Amino acid sequence: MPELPEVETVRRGLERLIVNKTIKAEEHDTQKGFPNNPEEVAQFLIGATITAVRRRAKVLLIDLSTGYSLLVHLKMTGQMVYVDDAARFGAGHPNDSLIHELPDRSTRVTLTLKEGGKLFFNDQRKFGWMKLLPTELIMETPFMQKVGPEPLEATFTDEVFISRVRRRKNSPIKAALLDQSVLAGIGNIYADEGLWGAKIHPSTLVRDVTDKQLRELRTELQTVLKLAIEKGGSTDRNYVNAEGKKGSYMDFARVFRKENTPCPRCGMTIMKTRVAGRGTHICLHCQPEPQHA
DNA sequence: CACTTGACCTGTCCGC
DNA sequence: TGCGGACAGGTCAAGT
Repeated sequence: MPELPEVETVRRGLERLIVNKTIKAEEHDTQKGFPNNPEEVAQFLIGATITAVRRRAKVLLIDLSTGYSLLVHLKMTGQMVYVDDAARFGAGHPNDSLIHELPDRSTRVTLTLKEGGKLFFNDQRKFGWMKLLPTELIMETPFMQKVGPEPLEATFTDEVFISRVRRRKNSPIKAALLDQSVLAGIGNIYADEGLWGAKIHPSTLVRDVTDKQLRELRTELQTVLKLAIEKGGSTDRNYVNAEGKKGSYMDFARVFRKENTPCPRCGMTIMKTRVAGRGTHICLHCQPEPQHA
């Protein structure tokens, strides 16, 4: 669920809440993957000041004064939540919050800050990970080597999008959008939303999608990603921002999780099906089924 | 090389 | 009520 808008929302929250603060202590459970090297944690994490919080694709990059960075991937159910020492979840905004008390049983890593407050990495399904890495080596990791362009940067032009998507000519267009080496940050929610916006059936093979449709799709993806960031992301089940609060994009979603409701464009009932191994939401009137797929 | 499928996990929901 | 199975969906390894 955390896709580009959710990770970007967390990034913005963390930037506001933890930059210039110093990590005093670290605790973790026995989850594989962290700490990757306890000696590095002692030397380069404990006592480090957080200098910046960046994002590339769906990965958070928390830069430290020691020349190391903490990389975090939330995968499906990961959360990065900052709590100050006086926080009481749900107080005043009971509908905003999914979290009542931290740590809870999904907490994997807890960072205590010298200035007060704690940062929790929670992950119910344990697919997510946290890694400590020298900052200068981030871009040499296999994922960073292969990941595609950021869809909201000015360099992400129609030409760039079309040429990269065309590498997957025999794939359904939805599979191509989910491929992080084609472009960064799209997941199941925004793939469905963008394809509905561009009126393309998700099963259509890339070779059967016209350049004109791909130009519309690029525009739709950018529009929906920007709107989702503005709404603080989508909370389907687990996602919360850096303050433990839900995002509201699901209130604006046109097809995702809207099966059996009317299409906001034509009124036909939205269907749920399966494409590229994923639950997929479509309006068959707006997104006619391709002939050969 | 292009493409698809299964594995990794846990919690929830649905049918019997 | 209990229980098995499907499902949720990001990424990588292994398979065709």
